[in-house]
Amino acid sequence: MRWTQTFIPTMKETPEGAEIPSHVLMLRAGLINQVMAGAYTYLPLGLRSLRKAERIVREEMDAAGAVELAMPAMSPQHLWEQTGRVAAFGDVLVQTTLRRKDRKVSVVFGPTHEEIVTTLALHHISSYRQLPVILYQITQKFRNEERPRFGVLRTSEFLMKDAYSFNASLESLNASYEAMYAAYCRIFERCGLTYLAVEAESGPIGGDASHEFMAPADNGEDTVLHCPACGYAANQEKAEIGARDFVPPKIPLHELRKVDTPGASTIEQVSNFLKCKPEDLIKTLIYVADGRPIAVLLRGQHEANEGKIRRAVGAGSVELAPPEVIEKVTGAPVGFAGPVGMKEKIPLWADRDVQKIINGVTGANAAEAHLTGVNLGRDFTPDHFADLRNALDGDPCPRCSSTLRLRHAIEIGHVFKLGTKYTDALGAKFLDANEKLLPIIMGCYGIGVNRILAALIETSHDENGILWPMTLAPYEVVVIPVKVPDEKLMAAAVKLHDELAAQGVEVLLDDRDHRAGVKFKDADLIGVPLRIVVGDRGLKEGKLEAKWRWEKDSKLIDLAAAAETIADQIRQERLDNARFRGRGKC
RNA sequence: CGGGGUGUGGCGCAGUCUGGCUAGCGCGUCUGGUUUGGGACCAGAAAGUCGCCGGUUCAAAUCCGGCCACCCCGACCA
Repeated sequence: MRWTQTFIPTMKETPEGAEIPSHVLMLRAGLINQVMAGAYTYLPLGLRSLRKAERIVREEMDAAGAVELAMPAMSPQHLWEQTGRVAAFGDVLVQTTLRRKDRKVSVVFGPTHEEIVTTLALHHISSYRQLPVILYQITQKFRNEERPRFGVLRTSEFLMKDAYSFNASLESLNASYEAMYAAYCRIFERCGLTYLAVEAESGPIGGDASHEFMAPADNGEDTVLHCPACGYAANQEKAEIGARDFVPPKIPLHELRKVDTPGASTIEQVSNFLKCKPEDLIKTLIYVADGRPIAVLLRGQHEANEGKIRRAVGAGSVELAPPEVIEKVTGAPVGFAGPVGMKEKIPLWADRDVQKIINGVTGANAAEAHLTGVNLGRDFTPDHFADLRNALDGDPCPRCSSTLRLRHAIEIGHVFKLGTKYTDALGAKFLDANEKLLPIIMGCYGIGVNRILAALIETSHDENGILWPMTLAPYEVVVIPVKVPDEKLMAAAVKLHDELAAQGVEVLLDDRDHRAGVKFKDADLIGVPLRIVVGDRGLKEGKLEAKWRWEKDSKLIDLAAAAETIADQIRQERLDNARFRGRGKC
């Protein structure tokens, strides 16, 4: 392809509003163009990379035994009502009404396709002999994100690979899950991404029923905890905290005192007012668990983890209590709850770290007042201790004796054992070998294809532009004739281009009549892995100059065998991204 | 949905507080010339309803009111 024939609108300056590297570079390199908040046109270069990611996903899905189909973006709203997901998605669901003569049809633009694929199973799967089967598609999904942001990372329309397994037994589900998990590892590997498979909230099945594939990146919206020593990794919702050994220091216990704290109700206000540290405060949160109030005690600097609370309490639902419940239970306005002298006797659940607080500070269950010198055992005794808070950087690993590291990450994939949620709701059953009618067991497996590109750029760029791995690069080689008006030089460049193309190499010929510097800058910006410079200096000696985007120095190659040499190197790099992976280490 | 910010040729910005000549600058684009290995130089040119609507005024990019769009932080995220 000649540069002058295609459409690559690069920009020297960063458009207003783009902040994170992937967004800035995708715009500057002419990969995408914004249409509105959360909607982008993929320009020729961006589309080429997107298609490459898509192709890798497709190849690995096929290799893992999944079969491709294509479901429509539009589906009838009643399907989504049957599964309760019109309410569950709320405003995120894109809905519209179609007029068809005198009728009106309510339709949903699919944010995902469980309802549709399960209905398909309902129609066509009735016997265990048809199972297992894994169906997948790679299609546009629609979600009305309340706040689209970070360029292509969070948009209202995006390309997603969604796969669904239909299984007759849990063992079969586990096998499908393992197959998808392994395929995901190969996909992200081939895309040149560094990733973690982290444990995530597992829903109805429990156990190891859900993993998120995360690309660690400073600008990621998700938070994961990772133990470099043993490899334990989980998202912050799920991450357990290991044993916290604690020897109580031998310091004298203060007397319990009630002090006025006018206007101070938050942790920050109270610790400022009383000149103590947040970790000395016993944060007391009133939750309603399955309709009953409970108190959750945490150290001041910690955040409650509602999932952990729900599991510890064994409740179906847990939410922060409304003000009137808090006032009724504590006898005080919101902000002054404490475990000592609460008006009503409700279960006290304490996070394990509360045991470390000596001479603590807590709400007095009275307006504008706190207690100081509060001590566990003497002044209050929790009914239960449990792990109730979000894990933090430096917390003990739950699997080994090391400590957890907190990292931000971009979620690029998710595998999930769904169970029978949708087959129950829609009545998709099969007859097993014993002639018993059972709901089909499902798994679902998603990959955000656009996010593969964003995550790659986010973690693979330098001050000049993108560093693509060969497997995702929009073009594999860029040939730059240094002087376009020089006919001999140009002829050599065209010949190389044609020979490379004939060998199946994706080659871009920068035939623009610009100064060399301009073309070098653009080549770096769009990140083509291999750059071949055709210049008069080298040409005199029958040489071309080859430079890998991520390496510092260029090498001379013989003009005579150039196409062969380059094609061989490209083919090798396509296989394993080995040079790319070694970037920066030479 | 709460808080903050921005809107001026294709892109990045100045001008707005303190109303007043023909609305500037850099990049890009076009023409001619000189150049040609890391975003060249000279000369010239095209390109703007100053986000939209209304108001105040002799006069509005500038002041007032309303609306819209975009961005950032937070909340939310099957």
